[in-house]
Amino acid sequence: MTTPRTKPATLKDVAEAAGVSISTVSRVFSSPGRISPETSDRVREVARKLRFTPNVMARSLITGTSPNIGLVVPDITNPYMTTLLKAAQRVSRGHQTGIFVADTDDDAEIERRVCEQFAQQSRGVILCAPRMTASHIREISGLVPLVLVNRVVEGIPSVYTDSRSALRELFDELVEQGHRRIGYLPGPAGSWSNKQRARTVADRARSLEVELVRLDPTDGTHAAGVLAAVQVLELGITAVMAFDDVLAAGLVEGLRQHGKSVPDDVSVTGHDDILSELVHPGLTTITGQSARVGQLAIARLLDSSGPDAGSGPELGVLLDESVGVKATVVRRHSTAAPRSRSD
Amino acid sequence: MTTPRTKPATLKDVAEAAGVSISTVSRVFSSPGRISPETSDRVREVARKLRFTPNVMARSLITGTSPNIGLVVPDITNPYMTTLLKAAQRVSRGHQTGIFVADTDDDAEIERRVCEQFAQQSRGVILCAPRMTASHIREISGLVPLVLVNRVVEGIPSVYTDSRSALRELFDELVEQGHRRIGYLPGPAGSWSNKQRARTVADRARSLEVELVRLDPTDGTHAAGVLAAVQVLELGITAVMAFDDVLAAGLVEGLRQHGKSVPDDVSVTGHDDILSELVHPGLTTITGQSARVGQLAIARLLDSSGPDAGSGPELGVLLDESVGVKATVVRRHSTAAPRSRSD
DNA sequence: AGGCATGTGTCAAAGGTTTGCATAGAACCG
DNA sequence: CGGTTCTATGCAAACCTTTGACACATGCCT
Repeated sequence: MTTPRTKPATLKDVAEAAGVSISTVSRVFSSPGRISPETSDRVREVARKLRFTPNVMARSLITGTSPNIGLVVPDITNPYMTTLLKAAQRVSRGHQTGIFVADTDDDAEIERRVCEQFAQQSRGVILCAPRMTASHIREISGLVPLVLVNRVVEGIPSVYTDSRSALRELFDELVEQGHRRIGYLPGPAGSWSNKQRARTVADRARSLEVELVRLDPTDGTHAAGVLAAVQVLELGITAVMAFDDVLAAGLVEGLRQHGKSVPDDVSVTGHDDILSELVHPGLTTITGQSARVGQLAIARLLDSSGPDAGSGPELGVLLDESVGVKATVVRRHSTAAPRSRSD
Repeated sequence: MTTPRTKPATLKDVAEAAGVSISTVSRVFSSPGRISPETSDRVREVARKLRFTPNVMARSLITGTSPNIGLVVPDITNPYMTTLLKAAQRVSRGHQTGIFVADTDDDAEIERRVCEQFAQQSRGVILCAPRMTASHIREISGLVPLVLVNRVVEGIPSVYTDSRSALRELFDELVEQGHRRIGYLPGPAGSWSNKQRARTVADRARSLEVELVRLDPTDGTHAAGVLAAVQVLELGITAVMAFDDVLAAGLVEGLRQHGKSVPDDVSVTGHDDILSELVHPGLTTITGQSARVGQLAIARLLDSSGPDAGSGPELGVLLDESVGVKATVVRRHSTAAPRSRSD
């Protein structure tokens, strides 16, 4: 009925077949150089023939460390996360490192549970938990090495996309185009990123003495973006910077439903550069750098707990520092000068 | 510098603190009922206080089975896969089951390597490998219980979305609207799903005596969809059914670049219902049922290797059978009657 | 009172690996 | 040639848990 499964070969099997002791075989794989080349070759040959691969569980049990790492995200459905995952995947491949993925449905309790579960079976976890309290995060960091994504908390290493300068640049461009009443469409309330972006834009508006209106908070969904259209129109805003592309796309759709067009009637910008090809007109946005973030995050984890940990910072950063990846603006077709009043 | 990590408590610690033997503590957790309620309570209390959780590695080592399962997909970036993953996640949560995810970049060699890696550390893997040869798949199934997704190979359990009747229905609707020259825009060449869909549509066209033109093969990307537009226009096709939504969205964009509009100039349909909210006009498509597929796949894995395996089929299906979940068509705004010739 | 079923707990082996220590032989030096 | 050092390998403990076999106590039946 079900396919028969044969037991995999163990060190012992290989040792017997090769006429050496178990420890010798073990050393052939784990501390090469201690074994003479001839023995080593013979053992490898036998091992290959027997299709031997070291038992990960047993190894982890004794070394007290697992080859795997965990990735905890609020919503795996978000393209930002999948490209991050994909990038992480690529670097992990060379390291025999498996990646646990947990989607927490944006629930802080689940976040905690999952982290604890992963702590045991991973040598580290990449945690993207925009809502969890900092003290919870610290607590978890006592269980397992952590790298935070898109959030910084004192004393814990993190990687985030730093879009502050890009946001300012984009804001300035809108102003240059003639917009004097610009909206910020917020993302999820508890989100660290949202706070950052909102503050950056607000600061810029203040120093340029341009009016910034902060639209009602949203949950970051496409639907929320659609809904936001009415507020934008009511308030007579001519350009809005959305928390991210999903929201921006929703807003574009919402405006269309009210017979308004982008960018002729109102300009819209996004963030993360994730829906670039899909929405029309092409969204002017800011690169999310999620691939780079994923790559850095896993690299830090891998070599902070790797075989040569302690030999100094390899990424050119202190190990508990937070590193920001600079984002840039990508210009497409969703912004333009505001319609003149007389139109 | 880095956060200090304290060793987690073991059975032994709990046993000593509670004044019982190790085995007693073990049984409190693994075979309840063998231990008297009083002892059990006391032990649990102590365990809680010590923050004890059984060491997964040690447990797996001795039981010869892991709590985790693996998910292997060609491209985690595809929304079909992420919703599948999300659904699987939800059911796994109740089972303390971690999910390994591997993105294989559509590379058969990586698929194989990753499966072998997961085999050791998982109690089963959900394999979505549209390109791998059937014999490779069989081989892997000798290493670890498998559930195939969107592909069926004799003797191996699988779950797939069955859109044959929906495809026929959709095709019929196009014909009713007056289309007489309909195109099929193929997905990745090696893909099992692509073959199924192409054949279903071709069969229907034959029996309805309507002309079906099979467009050039694509790699399934958005860009390929954009490119396909020229062929569609050259051949004077009035409606095209695309392999999936990504391709369909690309095609819509491509047509727009040639000044043609959907559905006025040509009708376009997709598959998977994944980009519904994002493209304009809303895509008429077929539900992918990825969530349901994910849910079923993991459920089969979980209870085929679960504690009560062998107590009979729990899902109402034989354990090595393949189960299809019926897809339905969702009508939006990307199809219409063809322009009459005289326009 | 002796025998027995039942309920509760302990002992020790097993699972596959890593690794500190011991050993044995070889090579080297004086 | 005796002694020292070095290299290659083996032995056995340890990691933490599960589990079959067994021991002990209790209470019941005859």
